[in-house]
Amino acid sequence: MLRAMKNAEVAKVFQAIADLLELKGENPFKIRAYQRAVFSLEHLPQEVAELVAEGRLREVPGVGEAIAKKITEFVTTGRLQYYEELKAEFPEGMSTLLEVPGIGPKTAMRLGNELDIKSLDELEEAINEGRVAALPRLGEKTVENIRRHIQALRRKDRRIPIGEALSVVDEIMAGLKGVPGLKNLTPAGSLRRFRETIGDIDLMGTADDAPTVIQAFVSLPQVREILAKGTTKASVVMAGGLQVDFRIVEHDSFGSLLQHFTGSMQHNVNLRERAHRMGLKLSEYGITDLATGKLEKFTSEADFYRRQGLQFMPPEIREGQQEIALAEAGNIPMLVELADIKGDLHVHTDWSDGRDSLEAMAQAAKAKGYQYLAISDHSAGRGIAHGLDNNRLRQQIELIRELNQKIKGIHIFSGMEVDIRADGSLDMSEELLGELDIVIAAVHSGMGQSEARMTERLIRAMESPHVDILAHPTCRLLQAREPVAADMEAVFQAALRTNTALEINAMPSRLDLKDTHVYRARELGVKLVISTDAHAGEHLDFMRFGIGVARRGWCRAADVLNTLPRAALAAYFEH
DNA sequence: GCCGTTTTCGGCCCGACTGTTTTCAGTCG
Repeated sequence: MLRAMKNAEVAKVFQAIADLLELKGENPFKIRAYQRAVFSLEHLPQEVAELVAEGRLREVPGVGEAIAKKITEFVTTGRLQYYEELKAEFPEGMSTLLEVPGIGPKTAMRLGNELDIKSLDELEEAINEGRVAALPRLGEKTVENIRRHIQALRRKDRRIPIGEALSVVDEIMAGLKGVPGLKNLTPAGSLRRFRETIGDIDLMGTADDAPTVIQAFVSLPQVREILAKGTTKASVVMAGGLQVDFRIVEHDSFGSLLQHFTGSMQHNVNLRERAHRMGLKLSEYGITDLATGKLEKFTSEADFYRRQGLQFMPPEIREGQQEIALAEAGNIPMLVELADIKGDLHVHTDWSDGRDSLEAMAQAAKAKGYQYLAISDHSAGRGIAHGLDNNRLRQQIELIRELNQKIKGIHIFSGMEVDIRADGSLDMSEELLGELDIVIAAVHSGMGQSEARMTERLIRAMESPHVDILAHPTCRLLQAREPVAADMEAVFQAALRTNTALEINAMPSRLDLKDTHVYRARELGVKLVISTDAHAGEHLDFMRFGIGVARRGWCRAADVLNTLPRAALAAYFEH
């Protein structure tokens, strides 16, 4: 039996096909069709192999008869004849030239055909020998840009976690404060849509005198390099290596600019195709009636959508999947918000590896206006600093009882983040777990287990009568540690069967479950919690990241247990 | 190659910036 093909693997092959078709100079709409399919594959909440098995491929937007057939062939046989043949038409590695910003299909083909270049190393060599600049229509400046971009690629300036991006944005926005005439300064793009990693920052605003504002932007002290600068937009590279795109329009086009610049690209394409059928043309400036040529401007995004007969769609769900059809029918759900959260269910104290005292954490939670807080220090399991053994856990339960008498305005639940051992058993006696209000189970070691073993391990832990929540289910660390191998569909089914909630861990380095998992789990009816895993009082602020992930998974407040008031939550966890 | 308020063919989002051009192709988002 063939190893189950991962969505990312399938997406990669179809992206490669799109690249090769570009080199070939194929019909641009055919290329876009492949790119659209790639986009869908990357956003699929379920494994594509399952859809193939269930014969449901055609339900995926952008997947028609031909691509469905190719996906099926690739997933079931591990090979794709069409791709092999296409690949054979070009020298190996030539499509890697497309990775260099500024090199598109036309330039890549010329470099390949006229100079026999098929790798970045060969390209750099040819540049140094002056062979590239000697080609017609490739002057000194173009060549210098290409050289710089090759070096940037080598430095691996890549996507950064959203937590880091937000702090960069705050700094830039502070720098632009007080620029005369600049209004509505807003981050847009993937940052506003709350994607877990950010490739570049999109920032926008409105002004009467755009060129002056653009000049102020490129003059910021953190700007390392100006990639492009016009009268209404500019692109720069910041000191940290992050690219920032900046765009200005007039005040009364704010709504349409925000919509345009928030994307996603696929959402905008879908929206514009639809508008076209209605005799309208959309742009960042507003909506043009194709019959009269008259431009209508919008200061609010909601009005911009309303003019098209569409309900407002929160940025987090604008990924070009089903949202426009649902907005048309008025069926966009009210998504969970930060204000819905009534408490945090996963925090650590100085009893284990946290920094602050139990009382300090309780006060920090109270200051956030929470009704409750669950203390969940580590168990004494292997490799965890200062984990609690039976005795210390008993002492902590007692202390929490006392604190609940002393501190008014917030209730503290006794809990524990108990370690799931390699075989799925729990690192704490059943008896003591039974005394806790809330039991969280999590894997902290043996993450290299096979998919079958890891899946069994997680399921066994959830089958324990005491476990209420499975924390950071895939154990990934963004850009640092791959998720464990586990059959997530089986994990979701087990969570449903055992009535175990799954955690959306809001630590910016984790975000685990991730958006597509949340989408699928919620669709199946699995209950979720959003927790910060705080190891210090200020970490309670991470909640906003978990909210972002939950919204990307289309969660309403009712899907998230810690939106329940205290009594209802306590009742829920009692059985 | 996909898709349907233009529905099984004939369309397919839209605009900004750069470089090397003297009117625009290529690239990007």
